[in-house]
Amino acid sequence: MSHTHVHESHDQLKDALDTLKQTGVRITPQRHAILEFLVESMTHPTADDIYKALEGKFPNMSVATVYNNLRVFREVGLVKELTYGDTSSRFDFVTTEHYHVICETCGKIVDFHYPGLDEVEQLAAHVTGFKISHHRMEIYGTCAECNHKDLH
Amino acid sequence: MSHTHVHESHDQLKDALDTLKQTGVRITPQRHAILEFLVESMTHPTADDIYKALEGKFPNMSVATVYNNLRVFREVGLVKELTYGDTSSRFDFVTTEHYHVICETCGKIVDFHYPGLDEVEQLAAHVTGFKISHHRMEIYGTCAECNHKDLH
DNA sequence: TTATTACTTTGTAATCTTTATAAACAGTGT
DNA sequence: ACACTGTTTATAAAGATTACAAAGTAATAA
Repeated sequence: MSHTHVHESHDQLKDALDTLKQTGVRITPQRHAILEFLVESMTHPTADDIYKALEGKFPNMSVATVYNNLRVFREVGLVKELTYGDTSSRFDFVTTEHYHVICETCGKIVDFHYPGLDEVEQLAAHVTGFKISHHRMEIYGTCAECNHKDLH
Repeated sequence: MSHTHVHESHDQLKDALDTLKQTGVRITPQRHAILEFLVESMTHPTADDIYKALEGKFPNMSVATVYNNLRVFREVGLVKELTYGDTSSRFDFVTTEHYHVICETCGKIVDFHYPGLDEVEQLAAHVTGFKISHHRMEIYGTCAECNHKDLH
């Protein structure tokens, strides 16, 4: 494992903080902690997940702070909001482009890299007359673990 | 325009009612009206849209009835629930497979036919070990009208 | 036909997520 | 120290959806 790989999440956090500085967004302890949690989290947490995860470190933090700062992060492009069928939004620290594969049984979300579907966007533009900016795609199924359990 | 095309939505409704009969779901006046509205609606209405659209015909219908029956329709596969970023779900009568192109300015949703992305599903299955069942994709941009307005 | 049963609708309350608001707080520059 | 601006907190409010109990309606069996 390379040196850069070991320090990957550290660097990602550092880059994110730099972005905030350059954008003129203050780096408060709460913002630092939320960002850190997002970078290190391999899951795709909801606002409430983040709130609960940080209540040890910030017993007085308000849920509104979590929502406010997730909005700030989204606006400067550090974070993507994922809206699936379930009740609450999930938040994904933006690294490289990727899609998500979602287990319909246990809800697990796995990152999935695939070349951008430029052709789809081009055809959509041609057929609909839209100026296309981006697309989203999720792939649904059942993960290996849940498949095993089904067979028991 | 062909004879079949003229009667398309009529046939779709008939087929949907047949599906309900075969599944043993009672066809109540409310269910009939909700289905009819979904089939004929070119938009992708929210539960509240449906509720409002039918309150002339059913002044006493409860909003719970709309939700209940949309769930029933979803369970028998007649309707798809679309969860975008906005607050409420939209409901789409299931016909042929298609994707949606969404205007980020005015919210308009346009159907978009494209061959299924089987290759993506196959690669996802291979890489993640999931058993894939389906995928969803939305394409975002601005529609021709909104582009014009921007230039005024 | 009547009685029984199961399903459906209605009306309302409750829940849950997210946003709005106002007051307290903190950092920065003069 | 003072004023200014942005941030957090606490709480209320909004909006979508679900839960629940009572009343209504259709299907079935006796």
